Amino acid sequence: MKKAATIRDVAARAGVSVSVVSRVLNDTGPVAPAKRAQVLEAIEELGYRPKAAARQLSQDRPDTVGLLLADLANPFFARLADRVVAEARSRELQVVLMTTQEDPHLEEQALRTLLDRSVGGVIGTPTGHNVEHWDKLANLEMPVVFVDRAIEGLDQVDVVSIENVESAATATGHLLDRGHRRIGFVPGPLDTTTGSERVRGYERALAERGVARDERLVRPVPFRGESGADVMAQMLALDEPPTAVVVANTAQVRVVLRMLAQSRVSIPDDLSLVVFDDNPWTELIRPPLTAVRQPIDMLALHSVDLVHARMRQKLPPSPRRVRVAAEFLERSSTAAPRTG
Amino acid sequence: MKKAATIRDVAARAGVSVSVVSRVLNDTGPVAPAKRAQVLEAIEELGYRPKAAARQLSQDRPDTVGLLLADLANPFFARLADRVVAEARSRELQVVLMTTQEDPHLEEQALRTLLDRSVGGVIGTPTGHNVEHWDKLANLEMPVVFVDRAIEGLDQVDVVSIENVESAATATGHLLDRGHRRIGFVPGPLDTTTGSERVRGYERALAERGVARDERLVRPVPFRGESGADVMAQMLALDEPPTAVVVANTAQVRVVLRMLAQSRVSIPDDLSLVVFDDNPWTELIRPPLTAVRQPIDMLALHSVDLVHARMRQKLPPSPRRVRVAAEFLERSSTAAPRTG
DNA sequence: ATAGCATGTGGTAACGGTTCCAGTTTTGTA
DNA sequence: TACAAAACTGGAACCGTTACCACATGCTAT
Repeated sequence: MKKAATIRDVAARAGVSVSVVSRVLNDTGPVAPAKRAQVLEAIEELGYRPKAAARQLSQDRPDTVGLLLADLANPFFARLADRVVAEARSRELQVVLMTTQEDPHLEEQALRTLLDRSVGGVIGTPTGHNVEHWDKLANLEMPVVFVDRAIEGLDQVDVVSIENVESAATATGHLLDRGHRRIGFVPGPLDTTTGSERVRGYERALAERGVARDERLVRPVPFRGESGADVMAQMLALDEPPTAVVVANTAQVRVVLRMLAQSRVSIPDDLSLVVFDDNPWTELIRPPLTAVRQPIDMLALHSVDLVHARMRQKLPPSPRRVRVAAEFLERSSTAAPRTG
Repeated sequence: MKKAATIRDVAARAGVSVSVVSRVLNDTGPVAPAKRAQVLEAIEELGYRPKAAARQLSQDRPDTVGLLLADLANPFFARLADRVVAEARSRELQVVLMTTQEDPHLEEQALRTLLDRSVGGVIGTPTGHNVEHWDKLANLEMPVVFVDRAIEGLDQVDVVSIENVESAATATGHLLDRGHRRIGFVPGPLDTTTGSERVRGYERALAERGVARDERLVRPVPFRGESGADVMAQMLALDEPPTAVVVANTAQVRVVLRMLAQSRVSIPDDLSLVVFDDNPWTELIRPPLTAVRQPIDMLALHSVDLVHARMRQKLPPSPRRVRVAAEFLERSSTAAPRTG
């Protein structure tokens, strides 16, 4: 790279000291109008841009946040990233992006990198492992915000998520109200909050209607891989198979749909289906899917807000839990169970 | 943030000079085994991590690349980002992510930020505008790689893309071979290479079979917005409407599909359809779509390879153009035209 | 023995900004 | 007209690294 102009070059050209240039740049302290004009002109002529690294070194206020997501190939995280980047821009924050691919080892590696304080805060979707590493980060007083999911046993970190219990209860209730009694539930791993909380919502809905719970109908599966298909197959092979299923594991929705299509299970005739997370393709599928829509823009907004505020120490130290409501969208993949 | 240990703290604790610590860290220059061990121990005990900004300031070799994408809500770019991040990690590069939302103004803003040399190179999908800003970047000798699309009149930058002409010709030829004579073509803007090159491929296929070209059947639309739907409606309203359409504008595929569904156009009975870019949802749609699949992992691999090599000046200055072949996937959205 | 050379080691000047502080000018007011 | 207050300015220390250089050693080859 060509050697670019430095602040000293600008100062020399404008016939002032570097202090003046710096003050013009950051609008800190007074500068005579005439000199300001000269400085501005010099900056323009030289095409000068302050070097981010140098600035970050001297003032201890990084303008960068780390975004550690599970998997960008999943539209949910992709759209989340999109919104986070947009929100960050409006606050003049840079986003450095990393992905875990749901792999604790990759996550650890990423967390290690984050530790070099190249970022002033982190927004992330934890895999569920590496508790001690997240903890180390938080103990360095680096602002950490979990979005969508969280992990237990980690105080000090803020959490932004949807109302998982509520949403799962609504989805389950919707099916119960239509007469379903055997309802399958496929959440993510139970050591993530999205997994355990949604199961709680499912169970609450059942309890409220006095419907008995069947262990075999609740089948947590990892986000990664194809186990959603196996689990569906197992449930459908039961003596008394479910007449409806809630896929509360965003990453497995596609897998489940493909498996059902291949098995020629007709929706909603053979099976009613509610899925977690709506994405633009959901409505193009036949039949259009009844879904819980997560307000991604709100998740992004609050996450960025929180790290940003923490980075400027504008918040009391006690951790925040922001929960936003999700929207239930009834489409055509749910119906009353087939009688007989 | 808590004040973290510096290299001097480590040096003091290990009873050596900072030079030794630095040498241990970067494996530059000799260090006695005993001292190396002490240093390593001190680093461990203090949880020391070298500060990225300081490192970047002294040695002029940033370990960060900028990734400037159009729109992460588009699965194509999302998956591209996913692969780029993965490739970058294996080369120990950080990725800072920005999006243009196809808006030249946002792009300009992003380019301005990039000029502060916080990154050592850029991988991007240009909107088609801001030629002079891209140029300024390249003139700073910052490595720039365009991926997927490029813009004309910009030498000095590397380009990684699929074989656009070939792919469009194949898609068009496939339809011609099935007997279609009036084939609609919906590319992106003609000032991007994806737009103009794919039109060339379309025209070549027509010419090769001696089929006349009809202006009204080639309808470029912006990536952003919903104009894909309008344009489809216009074509279908022609006296002699097309019997097949190639949607060569990845971002508009969804819009077109929704419009066709709403208009109750039956595929492939009323209209055959080939779309550019395959994504995991394409096969879940009824009918499964015939598509041109872009080898996203290859695009990512070569892009990262190129910036990385350029950052280390491992490449002759002349710009490279890497073109990878795309795969044509015949599914069920194409058939012979209805006779009569 | 002694020059020559690899191997280790520590001191210190960059890198390019910001910020504090002490001086100098301008302005305002009695 | 005098003098304090306010506005402005530049020098220099500092942020945390790396890289260059000078200097010790211990060893080998003449």
